[in-house]
Amino acid sequence: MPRTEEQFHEIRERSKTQILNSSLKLFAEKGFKGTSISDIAKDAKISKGLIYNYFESKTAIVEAIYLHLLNEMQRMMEPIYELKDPSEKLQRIVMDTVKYTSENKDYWKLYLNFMLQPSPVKFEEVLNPKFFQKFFLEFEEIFTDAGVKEPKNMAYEFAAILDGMQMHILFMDNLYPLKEIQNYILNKYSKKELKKKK
Amino acid sequence: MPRTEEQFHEIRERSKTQILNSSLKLFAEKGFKGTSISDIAKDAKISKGLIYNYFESKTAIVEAIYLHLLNEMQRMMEPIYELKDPSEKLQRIVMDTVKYTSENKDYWKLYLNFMLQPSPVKFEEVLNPKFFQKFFLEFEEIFTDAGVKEPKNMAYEFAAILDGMQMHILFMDNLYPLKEIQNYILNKYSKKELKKKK
Amino acid sequence: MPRTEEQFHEIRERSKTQILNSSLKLFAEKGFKGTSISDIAKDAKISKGLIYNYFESKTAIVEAIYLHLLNEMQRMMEPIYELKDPSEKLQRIVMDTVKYTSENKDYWKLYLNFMLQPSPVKFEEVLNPKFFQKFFLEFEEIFTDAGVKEPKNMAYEFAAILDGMQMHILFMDNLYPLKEIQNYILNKYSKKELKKKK
Amino acid sequence: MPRTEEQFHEIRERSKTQILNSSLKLFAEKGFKGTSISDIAKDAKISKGLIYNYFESKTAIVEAIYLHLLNEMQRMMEPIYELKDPSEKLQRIVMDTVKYTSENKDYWKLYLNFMLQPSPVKFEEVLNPKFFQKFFLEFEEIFTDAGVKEPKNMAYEFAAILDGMQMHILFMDNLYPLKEIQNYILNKYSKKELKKKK
DNA sequence: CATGAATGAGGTTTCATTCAT
DNA sequence: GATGAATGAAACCTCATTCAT
Repeated sequence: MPRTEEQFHEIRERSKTQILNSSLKLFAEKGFKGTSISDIAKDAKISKGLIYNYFESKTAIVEAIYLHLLNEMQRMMEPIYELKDPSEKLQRIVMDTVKYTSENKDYWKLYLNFMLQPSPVKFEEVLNPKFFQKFFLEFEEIFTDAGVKEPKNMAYEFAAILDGMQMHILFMDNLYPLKEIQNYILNKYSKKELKKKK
Repeated sequence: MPRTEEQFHEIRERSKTQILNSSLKLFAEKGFKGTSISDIAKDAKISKGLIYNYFESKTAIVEAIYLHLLNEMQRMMEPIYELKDPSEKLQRIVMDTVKYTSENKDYWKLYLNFMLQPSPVKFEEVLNPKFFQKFFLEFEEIFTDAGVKEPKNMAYEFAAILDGMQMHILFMDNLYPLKEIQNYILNKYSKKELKKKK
Repeated sequence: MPRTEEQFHEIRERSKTQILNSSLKLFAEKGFKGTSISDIAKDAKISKGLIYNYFESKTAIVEAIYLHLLNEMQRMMEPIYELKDPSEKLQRIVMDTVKYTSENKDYWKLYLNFMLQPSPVKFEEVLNPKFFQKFFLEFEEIFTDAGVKEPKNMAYEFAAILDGMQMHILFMDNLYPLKEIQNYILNKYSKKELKKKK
Repeated sequence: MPRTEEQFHEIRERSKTQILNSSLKLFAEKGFKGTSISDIAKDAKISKGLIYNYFESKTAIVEAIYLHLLNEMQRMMEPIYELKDPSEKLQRIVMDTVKYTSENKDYWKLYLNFMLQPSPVKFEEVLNPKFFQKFFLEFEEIFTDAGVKEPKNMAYEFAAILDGMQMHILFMDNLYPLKEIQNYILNKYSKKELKKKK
């Protein structure tokens, strides 16, 4: 008697997740090219062949991870758009970034990898200079809303701080004084401090 | 007519430099694993075999580049130590970083690569969390010298801004408003502004 | 309600036939090696696993088809032996060959495949030079019966025409002027024409 | 001191030929899919890797062989166009076909393979029904020139005899009474015999 | 010093076959 | 009887490295 549709679905999901988890970890650690299908299979405790039951190719795996990552970024940003107060928005972005980065280091390492090398082609549509600019423009709007004197410059500074912190969190691991720095930055973008920049 | 010692030496240096230049460019573009010896030979317009006359292995090439990079960083930092005024020091670091990054994008992309992946092993002695911490401590000293209230936090913020800017310069290429942002940051660490933080 | 023996038998036969049909089609189209068990399962709208319920291996499938093919050839030839008149025999062979070929192109393509490559070993006992020779000898006998001057040569010519036509029917598909050529050839082996060769 | 351009060229040609020879033999014997790169390397007494120094892929090898084959066919047909007398033309075609087939069995086996399966795609432009029709039309013209009664039918018969003989030569190897049959067929298309068909 | 042909280990991918359900 | 997930051997292909010249 064959398994039910449902049982098969569950098995498939479990294996797929297992493959994605191992891949994410290894890609983040050793890069896309530095990770072999064998490595993934070993880590996921399955056979090499099975991977191709779930993904068309090694590239397809990294694409799946990448899409997931973009979705997550989207989901992270959404609640922020609903906030009204500029200061709150900025602080929330800082908090989310710190939280997200420290909780998903592998994802972000992979993200950096994606930006550094156009290996699995396809991504350029998103990970390109224009994509960044859009972010900067959104930040600039927030600072404009806040009525500060140099919204554009502050936006770029803000973005630099965010990305710089991310890097430090990724590379320094537990040595990074996360809470302390976060609080310092949060204060920097508090209503009180923003007012001084008007 | 046999060539003189000197001529040999010159040829050697020229070829070696050519190999290093091509390697740097390609590693930065496609990563270490993504670049083949063939690629390098083609770009350097020499034969594959010749590369092994100058370098023991592909790894040896990347190590040479890496050491060169570290030296450059050292050389960049040296004149800074001779400066006395904290503000001048910080401003000089900012200027040098911007200058250096925008003029040597390939180096810095490769540097990021090194940090992201421990491919050609050996580097861990330098590119590790402790290495970063040392930088942060040096920055902290400068801010302490400047007599600001929260030297540690400001040091981390400073480092974040530097690294964040670097990333943006690397990834946004000509779209990045280099001068504008640099000036803004320079002003942020001017004597006048620093005084406000005391 | 348990199925009756008969029902089981029927199911078995139906599935088996389905597998054989799909296999024949695909083997003819893409060759034995070029057809995967997956392909067959998909075409037969059953699961890969089920195929192994009916056949021990991929090779066993092709063997089954092959045996079926030989039987058909046999069955096709039998009524011919009962004919007495040489001309009638030859004409009947021509007609049957044309009919059979155009109605079972897949079988004949596969047959050619078998001859071209000894992939699934076993067949050599039949599809070998000697096997052909036997055919030629039988043809020669017919021509001898007909009393023609060069029975052996005519037998070889006859065989060549048959096999050549087969190839053309297979490869030219509907572009081949089947009826026209058949009539021409039939006339060539009519009593009247054969008499001229005496 | 490196080898001269010329030396390299010679080495390359030798290896390439070696690979093509082995490939042709094996493809003819076991089919394209049935022959592995390992098989070819072993037969050519070189390493697997080297094959890719000369051909981009397994498919590229078969394409090279195929193009060579088409060229040869072309070259074989050319001198025939210069003959004026229809009988001479037909006889020459018969002789060339027999000669060419028996001397290059592997090529023709492969050719049949190509027609049977569209494996390495690309070829359809040539090996298709229309391609055959063109041949038939050319034959028809010759028979029309000869002034026979049914030029089209005779053209198709002629083509069938040619292809049928080819098959028999290929499959019966030395058992085939080559000379005998050839002479019989040659006589069939002699001026004297053709005259009878007017 | 310089060349590129040649090797072979290892990477990606395919697929016949097995097996738990 | 039936399913498709899972395996692993073997296929195609890449590439760092060696070597004869």
